[in-house]
Amino acid sequence: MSSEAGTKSDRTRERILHAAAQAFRGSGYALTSLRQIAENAGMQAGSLYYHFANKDELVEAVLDEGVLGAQRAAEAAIGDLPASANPLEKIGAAFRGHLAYTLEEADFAVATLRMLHQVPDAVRIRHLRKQRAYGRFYARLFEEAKEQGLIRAEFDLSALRMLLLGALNWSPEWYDPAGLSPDQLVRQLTAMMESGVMPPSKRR
Amino acid sequence: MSSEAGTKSDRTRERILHAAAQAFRGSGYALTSLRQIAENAGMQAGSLYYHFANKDELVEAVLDEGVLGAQRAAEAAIGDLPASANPLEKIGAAFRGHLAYTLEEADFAVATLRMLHQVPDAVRIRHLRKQRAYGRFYARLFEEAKEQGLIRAEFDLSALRMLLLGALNWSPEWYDPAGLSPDQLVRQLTAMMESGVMPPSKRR
DNA sequence: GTCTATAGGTTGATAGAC
DNA sequence: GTCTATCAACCTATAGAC
Repeated sequence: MSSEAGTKSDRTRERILHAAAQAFRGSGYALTSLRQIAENAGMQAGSLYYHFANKDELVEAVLDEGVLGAQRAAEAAIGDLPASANPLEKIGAAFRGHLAYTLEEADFAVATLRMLHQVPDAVRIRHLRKQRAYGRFYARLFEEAKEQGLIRAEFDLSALRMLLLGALNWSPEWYDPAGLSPDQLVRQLTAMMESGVMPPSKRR
Repeated sequence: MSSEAGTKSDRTRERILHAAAQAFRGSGYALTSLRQIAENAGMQAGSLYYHFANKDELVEAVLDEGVLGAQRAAEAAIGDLPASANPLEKIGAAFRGHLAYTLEEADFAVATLRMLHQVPDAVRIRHLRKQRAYGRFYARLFEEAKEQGLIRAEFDLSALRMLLLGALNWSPEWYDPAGLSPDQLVRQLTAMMESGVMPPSKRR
């Protein structure tokens, strides 16, 4: 990610990041030792310090990639839509990209969700700033949808957005690949969001 | 909870449990030391071992109370409904009780959600059994709703249930008491669930 | 760039006095 | 029932050889 770049040092750094994401995803922040990460990456614990100043810097790199990866996936999915797509369709596409990244590429995104409350305060505060930027990306889409009359006035856009993103963010906790695909899952969510679960005859 | 019972030992045990829930909520499983819990409870670390065999037994008691508390709150909210309430209304009431407990009583419920992936495997496996029992409580309500024609056939009941519970479970991560009340928040979710966000004129 | 060795700190848990 | 004292295990981080 970001750099498939040249130098050996860059490639080793990438290897360490992936090893760390996998380990953090499984055991969380505090329970994952640098020894385990180093073992996953095929080296000794002391060698990590050539690439990262300390554990905090390493975990922050994992957190940031988790959010940036989801955001890139969401924006790419919107880019694949026809230009005529309305804001609700864009939200649906963004959810599709977001969830596919979370459930399939997984390690960075899931580690990020699970570690939010374990990392040191300074790391979390900096990371939340980046996550809020991703939140504003959705906030703009919801505002456009309301302006175009696609969302009824009674809804609180901020609450709606956070509830829906929560449904997506929690899905790694229960998702079973034997059931619906990530795309089918998002379609359940967007169908409910747009028209609700009730048949037309029972709607108020 | 469960025992406001008599003996001094019982009351001390309750005090330790609350101290542990509060500490676990803030710092997670691994980063919360028994010394911190003991300090919260007004005693020394070694004294905890008179009441709990080890850290695992203590954290398991917190986890179980978190789920049982949410379930009790959900069932109580259903009990307050008129007998004529339909299954969708019961689901809404259960959500209301669940979220009020999670956002207001908080420590046990939030600690439980945040520690799921940090606790030792044996503890988590036993706990997930209790959580699945709570899941079946909702599964029955969704099935009744579908049987009564309140949910369209295209919906996957299991996916729908987990998405909606995910929206609730994630809410402690972003909830701001300065905004909507827990009840108003649930009403946003149930309004969307039942009829969707679009105005009637735009629905397909 | 990676290794080995180790310093320095914290933790869960136990033993025994009171 | 609670305290103090302590052990053994583990961790992050550093220093210096290669």
